[in-house]
Amino acid sequence: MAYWLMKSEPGTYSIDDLERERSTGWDGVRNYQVRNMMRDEMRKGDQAFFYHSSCAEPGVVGIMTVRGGGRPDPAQFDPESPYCDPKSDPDNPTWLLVEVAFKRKLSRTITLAELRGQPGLDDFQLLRRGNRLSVVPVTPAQWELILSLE
DNA sequence: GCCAACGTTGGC
DNA sequence: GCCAACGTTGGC
Repeated sequence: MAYWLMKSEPGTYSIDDLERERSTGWDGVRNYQVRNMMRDEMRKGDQAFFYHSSCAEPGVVGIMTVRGGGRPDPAQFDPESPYCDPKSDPDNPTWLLVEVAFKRKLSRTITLAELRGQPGLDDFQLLRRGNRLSVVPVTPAQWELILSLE
């Protein structure tokens, strides 16, 4: 079982939205590296941190479970969607999503500021300069360390 | 709102 | 294949 961190802007989709819906298709990923990770590495039963980005207090806010591997993201074929991609071939869709389920909210936000400078997180991909991937892998040691801060 | 970092596009 | 221009992400 692998661990992940998945970013979402709370103004677009927050941990409260996921708690209400219990599960969702993690749509809108339009980055090839992330797509390949979803296709090749994310598996049912994996655990993921829910991370709020581009907001007043960026940080880890909850935990979810990966429900299923990549399937085509319907938004790429929806002309009304901001995620529509006219270049994607319906017979061979470019973009995938994974299904995720709500597990729990953290009792508090573990902020980005807190994660920075934390001994043991030197190699955490989220903290690397210029990192913009919306899904990043988390090692078991990093997972435990971050949870211990709660 | 600013800006650094990075990805994508498209001319050549 | 190179690279400049442009778009997006996301912290601050």
